[in-house]
Amino acid sequence: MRIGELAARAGVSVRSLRYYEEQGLLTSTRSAGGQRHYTQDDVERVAFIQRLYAAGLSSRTITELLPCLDSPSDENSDAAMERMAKERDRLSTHIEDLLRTRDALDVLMVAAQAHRDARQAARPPHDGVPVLASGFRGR
Amino acid sequence: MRIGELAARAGVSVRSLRYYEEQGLLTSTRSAGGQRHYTQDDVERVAFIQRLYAAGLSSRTITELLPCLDSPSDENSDAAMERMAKERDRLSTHIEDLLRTRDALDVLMVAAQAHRDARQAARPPHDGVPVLASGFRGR
DNA sequence: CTTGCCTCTCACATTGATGTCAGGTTTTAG
DNA sequence: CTAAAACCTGACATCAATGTGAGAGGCAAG
Repeated sequence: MRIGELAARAGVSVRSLRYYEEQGLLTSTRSAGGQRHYTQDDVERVAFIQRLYAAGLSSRTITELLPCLDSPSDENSDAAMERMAKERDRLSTHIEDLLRTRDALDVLMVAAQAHRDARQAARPPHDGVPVLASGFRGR
Repeated sequence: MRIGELAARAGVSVRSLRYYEEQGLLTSTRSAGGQRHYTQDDVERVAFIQRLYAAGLSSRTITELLPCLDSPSDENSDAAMERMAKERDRLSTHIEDLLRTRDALDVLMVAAQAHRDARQAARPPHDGVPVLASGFRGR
């Protein structure tokens, strides 16, 4: 398939695909006229790349990881293992952080909802105590 | 305290603090000479801002949220509630996504480890089947 | 008062992924 | 064969948060 179709299937812009290739994340065979051709597997690969991007891995990091996945017998697999472990840890930490943030957001929403209810009970407006200073304990 | 101290306490650059103020996320009183002064609470506030940033909220979004937290009696609290709920959902989705990505990474690591073990068992090198195509089923 | 450190504003640079535009070529449908 | 649609390369634009540097001024200790 050509680049437009891959883009459509993977839900990515054509521009991005060319960028991935430029970064060494994706390869293509070229037609006689120079147009890129891809296989079905590339759809999956692009999806995976997107996933890693979403996980906060940089293009640079992904570049170091993917070659190992293509041919796991490379000598660099040791380094890649290490890097994968490191990224996994980073990801776990990040997830923890997001969970805590979501909790904090929940606290704020409960507080806001409480205020809403209070207001609905015909209290005078602008009686508010700031939510942040009292409700949130950092880190 | 002055800006340098706040920066140090919150673990943020001075530049960022000025940027937060520019974006309306943070306010300061000014000394006669024009220097910014902050209170203890601002340390906490900055930590919270950082947390929201880490959760992927844009400066724009945070700007819309924080005023509601400062004085929860504002009329905009309805809109803010809605936005908070929306961001909470987005955050949840994102967390789900990261968890799945971490799982995928685990799969890859297991595969890589298996290959490592196989190699250690004195197999010839470069026998590798690509991990990605076989092991990963997208989305 | 002077020295040194901190702060001020303004402005331009950077980074990463992507958008967009221009000018030209390939492929495909009619 | 021709026109439309898709593609090519290359370059410049964008966005958000932050870095960085210049030139000037505030503030506290000696």
